[in-house]
Amino acid sequence: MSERDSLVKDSLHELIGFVDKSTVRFVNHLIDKSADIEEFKTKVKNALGTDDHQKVDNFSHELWSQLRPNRSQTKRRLKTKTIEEVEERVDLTPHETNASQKSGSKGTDSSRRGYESDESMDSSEEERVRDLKERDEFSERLKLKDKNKTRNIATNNDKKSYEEAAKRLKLEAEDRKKIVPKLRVESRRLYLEKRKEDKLALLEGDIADEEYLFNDVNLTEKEKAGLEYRKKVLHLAREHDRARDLEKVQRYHIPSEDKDSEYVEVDDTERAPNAEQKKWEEERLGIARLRFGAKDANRKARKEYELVMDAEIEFVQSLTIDGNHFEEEDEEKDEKKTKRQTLDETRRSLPIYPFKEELIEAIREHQVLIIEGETGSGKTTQIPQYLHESGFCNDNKKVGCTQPRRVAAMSVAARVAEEMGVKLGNEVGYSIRFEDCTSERTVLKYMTDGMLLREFLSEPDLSSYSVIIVDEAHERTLHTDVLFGLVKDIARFRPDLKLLISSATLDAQKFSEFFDDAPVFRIPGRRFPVDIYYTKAPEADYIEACVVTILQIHVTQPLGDVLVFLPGQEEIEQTQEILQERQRKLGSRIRELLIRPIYSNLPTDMQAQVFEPTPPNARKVVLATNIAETSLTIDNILFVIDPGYCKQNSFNPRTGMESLIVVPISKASANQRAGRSGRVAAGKCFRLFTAWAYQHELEDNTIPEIQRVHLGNVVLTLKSLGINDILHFDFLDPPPHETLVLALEQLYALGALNHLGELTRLGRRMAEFPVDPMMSKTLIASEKYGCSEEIVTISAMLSVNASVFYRPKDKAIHADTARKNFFQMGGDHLMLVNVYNQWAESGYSRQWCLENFIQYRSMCRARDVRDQLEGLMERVEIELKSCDSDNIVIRKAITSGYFYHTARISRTGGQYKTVKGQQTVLIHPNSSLFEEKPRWLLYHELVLTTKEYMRQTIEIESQWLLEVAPHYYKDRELEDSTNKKMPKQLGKSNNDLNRVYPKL
DNA sequence: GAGCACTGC
Repeated sequence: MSERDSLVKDSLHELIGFVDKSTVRFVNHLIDKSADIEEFKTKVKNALGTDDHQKVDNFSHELWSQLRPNRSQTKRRLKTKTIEEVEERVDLTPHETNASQKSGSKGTDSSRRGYESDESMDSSEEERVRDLKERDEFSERLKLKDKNKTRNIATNNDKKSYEEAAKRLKLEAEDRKKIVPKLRVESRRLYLEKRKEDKLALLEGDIADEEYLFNDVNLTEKEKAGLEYRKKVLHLAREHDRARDLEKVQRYHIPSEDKDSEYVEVDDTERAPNAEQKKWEEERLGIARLRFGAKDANRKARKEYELVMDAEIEFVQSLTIDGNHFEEEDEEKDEKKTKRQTLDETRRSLPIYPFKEELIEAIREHQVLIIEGETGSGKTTQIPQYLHESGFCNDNKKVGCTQPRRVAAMSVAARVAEEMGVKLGNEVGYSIRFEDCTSERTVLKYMTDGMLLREFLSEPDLSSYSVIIVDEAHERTLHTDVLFGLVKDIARFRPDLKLLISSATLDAQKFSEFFDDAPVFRIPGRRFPVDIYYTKAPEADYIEACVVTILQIHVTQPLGDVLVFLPGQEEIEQTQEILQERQRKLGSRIRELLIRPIYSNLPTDMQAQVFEPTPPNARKVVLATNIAETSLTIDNILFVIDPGYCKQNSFNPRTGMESLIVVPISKASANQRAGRSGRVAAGKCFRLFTAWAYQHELEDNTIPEIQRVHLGNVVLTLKSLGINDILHFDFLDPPPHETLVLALEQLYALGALNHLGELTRLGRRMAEFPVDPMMSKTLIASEKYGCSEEIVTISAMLSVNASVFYRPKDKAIHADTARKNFFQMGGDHLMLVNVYNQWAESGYSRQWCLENFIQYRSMCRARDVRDQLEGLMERVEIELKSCDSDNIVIRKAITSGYFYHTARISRTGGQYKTVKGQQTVLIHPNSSLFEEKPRWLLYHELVLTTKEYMRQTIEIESQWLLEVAPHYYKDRELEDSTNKKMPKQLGKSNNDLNRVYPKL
C-alpha cells in the first residue's frame, strides 16, 4: 500500500470508523477529481452521508493539504519541464510533423486512408485533442503514483521488501565477516608467493651459474648431489605451481616418470605466479624459445601418437606470419594481454589508481569524457568511488553506472559496497529488473542499461543524477545504443550533468566523434599474453576440425582446460558425440578427457558441471556457445578453439521475418574469444581459419544490435519520452530506415500513435509494459475481453522464449510426448496457459517440471515476469480478471494486438500465405496446430530457419479481424475461395457461431 | 517433420 493510501486510510478510519480498499480508492478518486477543497468537502459529505460537519471539515482539510499541494507541485514541475523540452527541441519541431506525416503517407495501405476518412476532420481533431489531454492526465497520475510509492529498501514502508532487505543485508554482513579474514589470508598468500618466486628465481640462477661455471670441472660426489638436489627442488616447486594453476583444489602430486620428459619442453616460467610481467616482456623481446618448445612438443607427440591420430591440422602462429606489423598495429588488443582477475589486491594496486587525480580533473573540465580502459583496469569499481570522494554526490545527487548484464550490476555494486565499507542497498545500491536494491540514501547506483532507459520514462532529465557512466559501451547492446542518443540530448540542456562513456579499445574514437569530439582518457590494463595460431589452409568442416584440434591439443599440449566456441546447441551435441566416439576408440592411450557442454538453454544443474574443478591428470573440454564469450567466465582455461562462427539474429523489415543464421564472427569478437584463454596464465588460441581470412574476411565489429532487430518497443519508448522525430533521432549507428518506418506504421495501426504521429493515451499506457507493442496492446485489450489473467500469463510465457520445453537428444520421444500432453484446443498460446496453470497448481514444483520435460528455470522466470506484469496492469489501471479459460475471448484479445500477424491457408494446402504481404509460410512442426491446419491462423513470430516458419500459432476466425481492426482490414481481403462468403455483419451479430469450440 | 546464439526491460 502506498503512503498516500495509508494516509487516506488513517483519516477515513478516524472519520467513519471503518475502512476498506474500495473506499480508499473512492476517496483518492474524489481528491483527484475535485477542483478545489470546497468541492471535495461537499462530495465527501454527500458520499459518506455523515452529519458531523466538523469531522468532515477536518478530514477534508487534512487530506487536501497533504495530498493536493504535492499534486499541483508535480504539475507545475512537469509543465516547466515540458516547456524546457520543447524549447530545447524547438528546431526539431518543424520536421517532426513532416516526418511523421511522411511516414504516415508512406504506407500505401488503402485501409489507412479509409480509416482517416471515416471521421470528419473536426471530430477527429477534437478526438485527438481529447486523447492527448487524457494521455497527459494519465502520465500525471503515474508520476503521482511513483512519487508516493518511493518503495525504499531501507525503510519499513513496505513490509515485504523491508524483510527482504533485512535478510539480504544480514547475508551481506555475514559475507563480509567471512570475507575479511579471507582477504587477510589472501594477501598473506600473495606475499608468500612473491617471496617464494624470488627464492626460486635465486635458486634457478644459482643452478644456471653453477652449471655454467663448473661445466667442465670435475665435481665431488657431494657437490654433484647438491646440485642435483637443488635442481630437483626447483623442478618440484615449478611442478607444484603448475599443478595448482591448472587446478584450483588440486594438491601437489608427483608426476610419473614418463610424464616427466614431457614437462621439460615447456617454458615453466610462464606458469609461475606473478611472472606474467616478466613473461610479457620476454614475449615482446622474442618468443622464439616458447614457440620452439611448442613445436617440439608437437613433433614428439606426433611420433608417439602416429597411429591414433588419423588426421591433424597444421597451425601457424600469427606472429610468424604477421611479424612486427601485426604486433605494432594491435599493440593494445585484448588477445595480447588478459586481465588479471583477482581484485583482491588493494585498490591502490589497480592500474587506474595512478590516474585518479588526472581523471577527476578531466571530468571537471569536460562534460563528456570517453574512457578507454581494458577490463581489469578497475574502472567500473573505482571511478564511481573517486567521483564520490570528489564531491560529485553532494546535494543529494547520484552517480549512475550502467552495465549490460544483471549479474554484473549486482556483483560490482556488492564489491564497491564492500570496498567502501557500507551496506549494499544504502549508499551503494543496484537496480535491475525484478530487484531494486536502493534507498533514498543511495549515491552510487549500478544498474542495467535497460533500467536506466525505463528511468527516463519517469524522470526525463535524470535530474537526480550528477554523473552517468555508460560502462561496456563497446558491447553496443540495444539499450546502450538508445541511451547514447538520449544522454547526448539531455547533456545539452543540463550542463551540470557529466557523462562518462567507458569502452574497451578500438571504438573509443567513434564514441568521441559522436559526442562532439569528446576527449578520450586512456587507462592501461593488465593481461596475460595469448598466442594466436591460425590454420594453414581453410577448414571445410569446422566440427570435424574442432574434434581434431581438441585431440591434438590433448595429446601434445601440457595440461590445461580447453574452451571451444560453437554456434549452437546442435553443433555442441554433434561435437560431443563425435568426440566421445573418438575417445572410446583411443581408449587408455590418451589421458582422461571430460567433455562439458554449456549453452543458455541447458538446465542449470548441467551448466554447473562446467565449473566443477578438473580432477588431477585429466583435461576438461568445454563446448560452449557465445555464452562463454562475455556472459560467464570459466576458470583455468588455457586453450581456446575458435571456428569463427556464431549464430546471429537479424530482422528483415521488408518481410517482417526474423532469421537466426550462422555467420562469421567479427575481429572484435575473435579477439574477445581469444582473451578467454589467458585469464589465469598465458594462453593459446587456435583459430580454425587462416590468418588471411582474419585480416580480409572478418568485419572489424559485429553489426550493432540496433541495426538487426525489430524496433517496435524502442520507437514506442522514444515516443513516450517526447522524441517525436524518430527518423532523425541521433543514433550512433542509425538503424535501417525501413525498420523505423515499419515500427511507426505498426504503432499507428495499433492505435499507439495518431495520424500526426503523436503518442495517444493508449500508446502512453502501452509504453509502460516492457514487452513488444503488439503484446502490450493485447494486454490492454484483455481488459475489454475480461481475460487479463490469462493474457498476462501468455505474455509472461512467451517472453521466456522457446526455452520452456526441454528436449534432450536421448529422450526426445519422451519429451515430445510430454509436450503433446499440454496441447489445447485453439492453439499454442492456450497451451502455454495450460502449462503455467498446471505448474502453479503443482505448487510451482521443480519435480513437476522434471517429470514433464519443462525447464524449471524458465518457469521461474515466467513467474517473475508475470508478477511484474500484474503490477504494471494495476499501474495502467486495468483490473485482473479471469475468463475461466473461455478460449474464444482469449484468442480475440490476442487478435486485437496481433492482427498484423495473420495467415490463411493457401489453395495447395499445407502452406499458408500471410494476409498482408502474401508471403508463403509454414506452421512450425512444434506447434500444436501442425497437423490440424486450420484455415486462418495468427502467429506470434515469423522465423527463417530452414524454411519460413510461424512459431506459436492460434486458430482465429477471419471476421474477428474486422471486429478488432476494422481500420486495417477490408472485407475483401478476408474473402477467398477457401473461405465461403460470409454476410458482412456475421462477425458482430452472431457471436454464438464462434462458440463451436468446447471450453478448456 | 524441425532444431531457438546471447542479453535486457
